[in-house]
Amino acid sequence: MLQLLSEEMFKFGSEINNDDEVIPQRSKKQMAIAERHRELLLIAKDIISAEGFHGFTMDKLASASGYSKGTIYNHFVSKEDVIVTISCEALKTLAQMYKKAYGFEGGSRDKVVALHVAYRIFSRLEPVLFMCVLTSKTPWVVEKSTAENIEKQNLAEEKLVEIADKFILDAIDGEDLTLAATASTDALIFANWAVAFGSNALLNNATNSQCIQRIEDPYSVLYNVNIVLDGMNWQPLSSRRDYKKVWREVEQTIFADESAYLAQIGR
Amino acid sequence: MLQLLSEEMFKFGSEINNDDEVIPQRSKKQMAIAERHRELLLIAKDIISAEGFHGFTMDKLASASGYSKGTIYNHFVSKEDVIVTISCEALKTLAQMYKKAYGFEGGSRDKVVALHVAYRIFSRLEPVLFMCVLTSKTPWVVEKSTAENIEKQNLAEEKLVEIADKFILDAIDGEDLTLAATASTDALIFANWAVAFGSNALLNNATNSQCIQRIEDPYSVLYNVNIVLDGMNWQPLSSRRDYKKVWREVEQTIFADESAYLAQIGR
DNA sequence: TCATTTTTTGACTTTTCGTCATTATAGGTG
DNA sequence: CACCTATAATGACGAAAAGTCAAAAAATGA
Repeated sequence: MLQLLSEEMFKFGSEINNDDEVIPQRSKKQMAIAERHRELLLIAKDIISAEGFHGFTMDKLASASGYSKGTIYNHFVSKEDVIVTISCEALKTLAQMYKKAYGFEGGSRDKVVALHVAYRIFSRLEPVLFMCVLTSKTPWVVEKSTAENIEKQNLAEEKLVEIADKFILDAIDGEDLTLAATASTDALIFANWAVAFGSNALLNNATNSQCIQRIEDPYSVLYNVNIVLDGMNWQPLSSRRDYKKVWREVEQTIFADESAYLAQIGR
Repeated sequence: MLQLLSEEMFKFGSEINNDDEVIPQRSKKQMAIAERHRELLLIAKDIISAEGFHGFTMDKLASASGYSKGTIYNHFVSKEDVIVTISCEALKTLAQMYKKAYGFEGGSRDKVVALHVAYRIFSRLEPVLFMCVLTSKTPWVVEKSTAENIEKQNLAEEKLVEIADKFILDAIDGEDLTLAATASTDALIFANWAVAFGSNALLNNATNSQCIQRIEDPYSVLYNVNIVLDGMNWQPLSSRRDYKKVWREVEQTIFADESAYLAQIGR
């Protein structure tokens, strides 16, 4: 089910329709290898889903895929490398969702809310992918990955930043937001990123401190987002517009399928 | 050097002077075991510092401490358990720093700035401890820890929340901050926590995306904090008070030694 | 068809985790 | 002081998984 979701809805690991990505000329063989690469990532994700990060071993990946260990190691230099690669693909998936959020009909701040809805839905719908992203920020993984792969991950993040930049520039154009002399768009993106990453990382933990459990509110991320956007003086302020309603609208329009699925599985 | 810092300045792993902690009656033998527990954590930290998370093995911990592996496993149920325990102690250390921040002479918002200075200094001064906290939010570690230890970690976090609560209540008392009908103090703490955790986690990564590298500003966390506190309408707003100056003052007064040390090693 | 390059394989080595039967020690008791 | 018991320490061992590599298989091309 989730498998299907990943493949069909999010195109996890696929590289089609990624308009701004350079697709190098490939031989038939290389195509097959690339295809298998994608396949392996999906299988790895499933193993992690079912058996946790510790249950995921290279032997299992080999036998589940039908290929030998040596072939697996032709694709990934280490087990941790698999995690980073999944994280990269996760970020690409997220980029697609951000683009969708950018298409939401509404003011510049509504669109940013849509962006945060996208991030929240992503982290709930694909907790394993989200955890791969989180884990890839951890020395345990970084230490055992190739420099190139870390660089790839940074590029994927940079893509996200580029998209986020559009939200900001639009807002400045539309005069909903003014850039203070001291702040750059990078700084504003960083603030949004930090609060989104922090909120979701803390919320997504199964075991949580009381403080977080006490909140237990589907809109807790929105509260934080509102605080940050109000702090930036991004118009209209949360006192003058009902962003809960916007949040719901986003969920029910552009992310209707995903929301329905989440409601169904009760997460 | 750092070792000395940890032991003397931060009392990492020590349980003395922790006024609100229940200290059970202990026999001489139990005292010795507790003492060794602390010792082992310090050694573990040093191994991680020197050789990374992968370089850290239970065998090394055993031989470096002079005890046998069996004894090490009397203290910790798994390698990951060591990480969680370090994270717990790290949070206790952080709690001490928060208390120090609470003693900063200034308005309620100045004190919160001091709290964030404390968090930032902690994460720079003890990157390994910070990474243990981050890593402990990761399934890789959670999956292999005992429920009790995770609970301990949550309790340590809860202590931090309690301290943070004082900052908020003081501000409400002093009428620098008003609690909206919809928001709880928990929600406000969560917002601060999320932005602090997110900002520091993203900044502390050795390898970073361009966006973050471009910022490269010692006050980047302060910007985010200002945005959040302005968004809460915590008086006085950043437009009416120079919080960079406050940040510097905090660094140069209550955290003078730590700041000097950080400046010296250039981090 | 045959030679050469590329890819795949899975047995093997190495590393490290975690266990447990055995040994040692401390503390109490007659 | 000798002895006894409970508690703790030991390190050899088994198991599991990471990662390697020489040999086999497959693809490519002349």
